[in-house]
Amino acid sequence: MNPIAVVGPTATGKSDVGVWLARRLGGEVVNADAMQLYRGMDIGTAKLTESERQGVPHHLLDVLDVTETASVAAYQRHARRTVEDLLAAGRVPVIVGGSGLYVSALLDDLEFPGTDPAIRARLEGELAAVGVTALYDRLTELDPVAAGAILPGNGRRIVRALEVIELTGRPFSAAMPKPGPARYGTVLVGLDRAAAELDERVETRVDAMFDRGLVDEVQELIPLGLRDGRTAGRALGYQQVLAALDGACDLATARAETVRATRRFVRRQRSWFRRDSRITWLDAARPDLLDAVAELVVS
RNA sequence: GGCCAGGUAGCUCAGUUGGUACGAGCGUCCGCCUGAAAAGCGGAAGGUCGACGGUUCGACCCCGUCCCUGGCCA
Repeated sequence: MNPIAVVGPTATGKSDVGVWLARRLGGEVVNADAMQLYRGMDIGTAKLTESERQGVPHHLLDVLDVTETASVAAYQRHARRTVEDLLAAGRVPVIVGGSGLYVSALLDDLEFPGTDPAIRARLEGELAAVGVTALYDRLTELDPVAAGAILPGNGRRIVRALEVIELTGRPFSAAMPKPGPARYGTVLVGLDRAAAELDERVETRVDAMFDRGLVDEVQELIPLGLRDGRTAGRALGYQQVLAALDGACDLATARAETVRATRRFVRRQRSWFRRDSRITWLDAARPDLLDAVAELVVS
C-alpha cells in the first residue's frame, strides 16, 4: 500500500489522525515536523506522548540534540530511507507533519547541493560586515536568474545562493519542484479548520503548553545548549520563553507572543500547502473525519 | 465639583510654525520559499485626525462649547 501524508497547519489534529491511520492500515508514523526532530522538546512542539501513540512506532522523532542545526537535506536522506524500509517491510508509512519544505524534500525531486561550513561562515561574516545590498549586487552579477527569484532583503537566501555558486561553480538554480505525482505514490491529505476556530485552538494549545510546564522544559534544555543551537532555540514557544527568562518580558507576554507567532505561522503554512494541488483537503472539524480520511486512502 | 493629561489606522502611539496624513509597531489580508523552514523575506488594504460651532483663502493642527477616557484634588 502506498504511503499517506497528513499535512496542514499546526493544531488541526494531524498527529491523532496519523496514529489512527497507522493503526488501521498497519502502518508506522514518519514525522515531517522540523522541530519535533529535537530530543527534549516535547511540550512546546506538542509531541505525542508515549501513551497517545498507542503503540504505533514513530520515526524521526528525537533524533537531534538541541545544539544541532536542523537540515532539510539530512532530513531528506533519513526520511526517504525510513519510508523505503517500511515499504520493504510491508508497513504503511504515514507521514505526518506541518513543515512544508520537509514534506516536499521527502516527496518531491528536490536536490540539495552541498554546504560548506567555512564558505558559509565567511559569507555570513561578509553579510554582517558589508550588508545585504552588497551581497545582493554580487549575486545579481553572478546569477541574474537567481537574483530575480530572491528578494533583495533576504540575506539568508542570498548567502545560500552564493554558497552554492561557489561550491558548484554553476549558477544557483532555484527551480521549484516540477509538478508531478508524489514519490512512492503517496496520497496527500490536508487537514485544516475554519480560521477563527483554529485561532482559538492555537490559544488553547499554547495555554496548555504553559500549564504543562513549558517553562520548566526550556529551563532543562538550557544547560543542554538550547541557547547555543541555531534552530532549536528559535522554535515557537521556546524562543519566547527564552526571551522572558532573559528578562526581556514577563511570562504572560511570552505566552501572548507565542499565540501570536503561532497564528502567523499557521498563515504561512496555509500559503505553502495551498499551492500543492495534489493535496485533498478535509475540514478536521467534521464529525465523520476519520471515515472521510479512510475513503481517500482506500480509493 | 475643580485641576491636569489625553482623545489621529482594528490596537498602542508618533506627527504637522495652519496648506492634499511621510506615519511607526502590532494585528489583518495576499504572496515568495532548495543544506536554519516553528526559520527567512516581500507586498497590500485600513484614517470624515472625539463632536459641534468659530477664526482663516484654507484647520487634524488656533479659539469656544460639549462629549468621552485616565490621573490628581475636593
